[in-house]
Order: sequence, then structure tokens, then C-alpha cells
Amino acid sequence: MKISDRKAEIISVAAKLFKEKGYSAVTMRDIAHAMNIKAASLYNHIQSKQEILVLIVIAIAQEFTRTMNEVVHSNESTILKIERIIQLHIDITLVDANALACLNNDWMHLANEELSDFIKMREDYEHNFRLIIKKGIDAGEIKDLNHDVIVFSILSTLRTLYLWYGKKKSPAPAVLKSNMIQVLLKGIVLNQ
Amino acid sequence: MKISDRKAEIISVAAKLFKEKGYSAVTMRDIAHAMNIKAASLYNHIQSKQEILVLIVIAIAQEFTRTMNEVVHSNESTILKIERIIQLHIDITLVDANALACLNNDWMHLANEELSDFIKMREDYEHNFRLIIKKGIDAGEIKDLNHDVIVFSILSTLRTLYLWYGKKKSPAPAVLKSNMIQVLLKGIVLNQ
DNA sequence: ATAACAAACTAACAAATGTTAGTTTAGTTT
DNA sequence: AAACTAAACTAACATTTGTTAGTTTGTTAT
Repeated sequence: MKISDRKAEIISVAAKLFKEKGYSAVTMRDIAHAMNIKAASLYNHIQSKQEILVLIVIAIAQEFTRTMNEVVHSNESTILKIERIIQLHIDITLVDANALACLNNDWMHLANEELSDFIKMREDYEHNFRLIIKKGIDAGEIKDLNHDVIVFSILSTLRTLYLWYGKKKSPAPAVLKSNMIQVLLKGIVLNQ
Repeated sequence: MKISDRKAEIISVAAKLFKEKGYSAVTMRDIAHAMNIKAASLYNHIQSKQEILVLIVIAIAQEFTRTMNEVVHSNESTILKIERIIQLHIDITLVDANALACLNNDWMHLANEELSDFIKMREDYEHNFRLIIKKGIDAGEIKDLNHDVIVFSILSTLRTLYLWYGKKKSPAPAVLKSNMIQVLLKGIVLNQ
């Protein structure tokens, strides 16, 4: 089941609106108006408002899941694994900041299998990241601090990158990456 | 204009629901049902759904603003200033995680002066935090990295603390604080 | 030309939503 | 006992919302 150009356009426009006001506050008429058509016309392309949300959120969630599985099962050092996760979040933020906002803010408006699938994916993602940190601590690569604090300090930063990066895209992605690695891994105080 | 006990209860119940589903997805009937009364009865205590949101969001926003102004105009070291900001976010997270979620996710549903007031407060807050970082870099206390990366890495972590902390409240607040200071200021890698 | 198709339209629907008006209930004050 | 008050209720309202049905329009294939 391929997604037509027009359908992709609807999804893209909807994602932008969802980012600004949230899924529930955006009406089908809002989406239609942003595309210069009537609300009923949307239904030539999509099945329901729900379907739009599902297509936005699940695709991205799967991409995160896929790469995280790849990283967690690799033989790289902990530092390198974390760097690849940072890269992953930067990449997706650059390609689709709007969808990322939906995933962060509107996932709870999914329903049925899609909702439980999403929650499972998110739990697995956090579990895997925690696993990376644990192994890093055991290997003497990472400081022995509270796991949750480490995991969520890094994840929070990465997950909300879209809030400030993406509009101006400054600094350049490569600089962003190296700076984030510096800040998240080595901190910000000068250890003279 | 004092807020009655019952009104405060409505606000508290509403904040909890808003946290779970977002302002737009929560109906007056939802709030009423959670209080075991009818929707119309809510209007004996509040003026409108909007008013509930305003009372939730603005009070907290003002508390952030007040303390930030205090910190930014103090003579402490940069490190100590940042530590006080960390403490501020932990404190508010402990006292009112639900309201914090509203502030983060539903501020855009404010209207008129309240909306512009909020945006101003948020801009000032970020501006002041950036100022602290800048002065820290100039004073040789903080690494000379991209300002936005530093500011938003720390702020993102603090702002979304309520997402994982608050349910189990583990580790204990004091441990949380010292661990967050460790992670945010000195990083997580072991510099042997 | 004709048929087929994608994609827009108009019109309408049932349900949900925020809110108002007027009423009842129960506790407190005079 | 009467009056007052806080806070609940029932009933209804005008809009808004997601969605459906049936129709029109314009392009492409036969």
C-alpha cells in the first residue's frame, strides 16, 4: 500500500499544524484550509484523522527502534554508541522536526494496537539506552551515577532538540553534533 | 481575589487531566466527572475553561521568573547560579508536576494578554539563562561551546524532569540534585 | 467521442463541546 | 422559623467536529 504524493502532502501539512497546536486542537477543516481544499476532500486520500496521526508517529518510532537495535547490538565502545544515538536524533530532527513534535506530544492520542505498539517501542528504546549506560558503567567508561538521571538527561535533550534547532539550523549540523557530544558527555565546566 | 478550596481542587484535578491528554482533549465533562459532579456545576466556581488554564500556567511561570531574576542579579559564581536553577526546577517538579506539564505542553492555548505575557516570560527566562552562561564563559568558568547547545541541553533536561521523576520520586531529591549537577556540569565520562 | 478515474465540490449528519438559565438542596446565620 | 448562601442539579443552547453521501470537474486512456 503505497502512499500517494497528495496523501504525503496532507500528512506533512497536518504534522506542521499538529506541532503548533497539538493533535486535538487541529480540526480537519484546519488541515483542509491549509491545503486550500474542503475538509470532505481530504477523505479522498485518507481514511480518518487518526490515520494521519498513526502514519506520522509510527514511521518515526520505527526508525528510532531500528537504529537503536543496531547500536545496542554492536561491539563499539559505550562512548561511540552514545555518539551514534546523538547522531540519530540530530538526523531525524533535521529531516522531520514536525513529525518529531507529534511523536513527543501527541502519541497518547493513538489508539488500540498502535498505542500499545508505540508504548512498547518507547519502553524498549529507553530500556536499551539504559542498558548501554549500565554496560558503560560496568566497563569503567561512564561515571557511576544514578542511571535514570543519566538516561533522561541525555534523552530529554535529544528529544526536544526540535524545539530550538530546526528553525535556524545554526550551528551547522556537524558543529551541533560535536558540541552536543562535548556537553552531554564531558560537561560544561572548565576542569583546569 | 482569593481562590476557594473547591476552586483550587478543580484546578488541581484539571491539571492532572491536562497532563495526561493535553488541554484541548480534556472536556469540561471530563473534569466534572473526575470530581463526581456535572459539568455545569463547575461554573459555580470558575468562569471558563480558559481561566483554569491561565491559573495553572501563569502562577508557575511567575515563580520561575521571580527566582530567575533573583539568581541572575546575584553575585554568586556561575556554577552556583546554575545549581540554584537546577534546584528551582526540582522544587517545582516535586510540588506540582502536573502544572509543569501544562506549562510545557499547553501554553499555546492561552490567549490575548496571557499568551503574550507567557511568551515574554519564557523569552526572558531563556535570555537570562543564556546571560549566565555567557558570563560564565567570559569568566573562564564554563567551556566556550555554542551557547544554544549549552542553554537548551540544560533547560530541556530540567523542563522535562516531570516526565520521569515525580511518579516514583527516586532517587531522593537531594541525590537527584547532586547527580544532576554532576551530569549537567561535569558530564558522564570518566576522565581517568 | 467515450469511458474511466482521481480529486475536488456541496450538503448534511450525529455527536460532542463550552456555556447559560433557572431550579433544588442542604447547611448556616439572623 | 425565615432568610441567606454555597454548590449542586436538570435542561437546553449554539457551535464545532469528524465523517458520509452524492455530485461535479478536469485529465488521461481507449
